[in-house]
Amino acid sequence: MAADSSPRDTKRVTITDVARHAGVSTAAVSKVMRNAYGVSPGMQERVRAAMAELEYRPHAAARGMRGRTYTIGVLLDNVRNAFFADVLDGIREELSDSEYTVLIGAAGFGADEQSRTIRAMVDRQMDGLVLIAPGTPRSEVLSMAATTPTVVIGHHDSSDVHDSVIDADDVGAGLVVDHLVELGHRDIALVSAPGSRSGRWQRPPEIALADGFLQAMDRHGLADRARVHHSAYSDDGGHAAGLALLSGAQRPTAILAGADVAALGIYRAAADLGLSIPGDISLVGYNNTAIASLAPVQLTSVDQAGHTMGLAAARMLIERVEGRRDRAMRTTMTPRLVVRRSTATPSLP
Amino acid sequence: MAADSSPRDTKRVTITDVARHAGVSTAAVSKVMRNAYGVSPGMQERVRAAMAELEYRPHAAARGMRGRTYTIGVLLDNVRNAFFADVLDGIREELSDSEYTVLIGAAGFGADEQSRTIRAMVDRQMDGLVLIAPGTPRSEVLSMAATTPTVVIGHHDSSDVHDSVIDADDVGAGLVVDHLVELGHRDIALVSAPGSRSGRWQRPPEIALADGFLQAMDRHGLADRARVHHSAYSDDGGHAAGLALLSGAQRPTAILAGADVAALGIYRAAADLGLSIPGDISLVGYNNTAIASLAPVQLTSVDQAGHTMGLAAARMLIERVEGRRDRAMRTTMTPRLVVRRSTATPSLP
DNA sequence: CCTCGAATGGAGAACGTTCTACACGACTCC
DNA sequence: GGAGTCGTGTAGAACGTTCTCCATTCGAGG
Repeated sequence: MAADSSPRDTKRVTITDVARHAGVSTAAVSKVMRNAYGVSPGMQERVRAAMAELEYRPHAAARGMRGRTYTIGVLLDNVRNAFFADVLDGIREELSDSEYTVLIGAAGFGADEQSRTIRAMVDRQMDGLVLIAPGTPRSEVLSMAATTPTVVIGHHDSSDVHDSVIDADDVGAGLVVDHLVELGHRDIALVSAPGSRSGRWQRPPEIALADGFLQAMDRHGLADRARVHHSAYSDDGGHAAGLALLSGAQRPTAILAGADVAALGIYRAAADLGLSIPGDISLVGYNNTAIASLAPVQLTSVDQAGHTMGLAAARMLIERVEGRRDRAMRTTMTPRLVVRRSTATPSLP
Repeated sequence: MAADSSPRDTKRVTITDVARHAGVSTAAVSKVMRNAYGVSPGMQERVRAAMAELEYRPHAAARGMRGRTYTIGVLLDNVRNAFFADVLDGIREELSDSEYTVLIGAAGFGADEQSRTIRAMVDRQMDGLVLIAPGTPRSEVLSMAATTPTVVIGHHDSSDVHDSVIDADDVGAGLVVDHLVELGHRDIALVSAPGSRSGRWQRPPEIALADGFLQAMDRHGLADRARVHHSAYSDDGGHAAGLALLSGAQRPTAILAGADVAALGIYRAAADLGLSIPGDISLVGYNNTAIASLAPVQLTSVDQAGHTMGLAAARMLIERVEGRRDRAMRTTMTPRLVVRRSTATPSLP
């Protein structure tokens, strides 16, 4: 009955069609597309006209078999962290008027799932990868990076096989501690991601942050009052951490959360316990995402310049993809403290 | 000097390697992979063993030239809308133990950019597409859907070429109006997206919402007191709308915002004008995103079950991709009102 | 004129899959 | 014992590009 049972059978315009229409060879068309050497202006024009007329679009899968696919893959664990959105915007901006398309793999927090996603990207012959704080074993990232140009964002471990973009998280932690101490706080807690040095990453961002926090506390002679609580960087994770810290015996007067999302969870926990912010507790986030500046929240936070990190990552990646650089490099961003209304002088006991 | 100048030259394991290693033909290996008909158990085993031993991973680009790529593309305008994250989670969950990989294209709000991203996905031979409230012209979506199985989320326009998943936005608006009227409100305003019926979509979600709102007001005999204000679904958009509505002459006592993000902007505007919520103004959001339940906010909102929408969309899409269904269908979700602390009896004048 | 080199265009072999068509043997059925 | 059928495996042609050679033309230099 249905003549067109499968929707797939509408034919695509191929390079052969363009070639025939322009009266040239497919090789010539290919050259024009890649603006390779050895094409006369006349041929350029004819071929371009034919492409336009037929609405030709190159078949990316076929390209993938030989050359580039003009696809950049970005791996992130979840889409809810607004910091990643900033990074993503930076990447997109840098690539917006290039031929590259950005595709995102949101792999979840599991290392296996992330590995699977990275492999999926490599198998799809993506030209380059941006991995945002990957949870996969380091060895796996290194072996993938040996094959596909890769930029790792977040992890402080450097390598000669992939490029890196990192934030000076230790400095960031220092800024926060200085600010809080200046306000008069002594009992300061850090809520950071579990941060097992798993998969043989030596310095994931949460470890760098924790180290910086402890050093700064030490610098102020408060090493023995520093506390670190581990929890996932999510709303629920922050909530649980908040409940644990704020209902415990030695209640801190200020908390630094390693991510704004987690800070909001702590905010919620404080409310649950009838504690006001910043009246009873000072709260600081990390990443300075859009939520931090939101009206009812007004969270003091550390700005990591996610947008700029994205720009840098994309630029570095394309250099590698196009073979303009063959040595690994790293870019380090300097964090900045943005003081809002969630921090204040501690209430007297 | 550097012997391995290009990182690309490490050879991949191909189907041919597997075939040779197992002492069979490539065709046989291919059959085993796709568990096609006509393979003896013995062959199965030998081939699988060889694949495992060589750590074979199929080359997706090559697959794309003939059969499936086992890739599902999801288009969304921006990654910051938490509702999309819910949908995405649903899609991922449904596909988590299938062979399909989900790749996301975050295209921004521009129609052109979205079109480009959709085309990029089709060109990469993705097996199926999920488009979340696309801003591209309807005709373009239809022509792409003729070629690649597609599920459109959000737009109420139905079509016999793509499947749809929608929320009964009119019902949702009704729930809100009923709730507010019951509390004693009469002057209720809706803030919804510009909702030009652009690109020939007849019923994008914002239009459905506005229609439902007006009908519900009419049902309560309040048609002449209903007001609709248009603004972008963003924090700033909501802020502007809030200022306009709340500082104007006929101030409404309650506002329904078409998205939680916009509701937060209105929250901010109210604060700027010294109005308290819910003391002076009742405020309702839409989508019931995580921010709505946030401690300092406690926004009454309409839950759209994004997660379930994602599940449904993925399931429908795979049915189509695998050819188990050849007729378009649509799934409609029922919204649910979640009452929190941003709505109350109106203050007496 | 002849030779050489540069500039331009084309032939055709990859690339790694899928899938149609067919070969072959072993059964079953009259 | 011949004809059909079934089950299992393979050969080999696509698929749409890229890219390495090679052929041709044209001009300049001798």
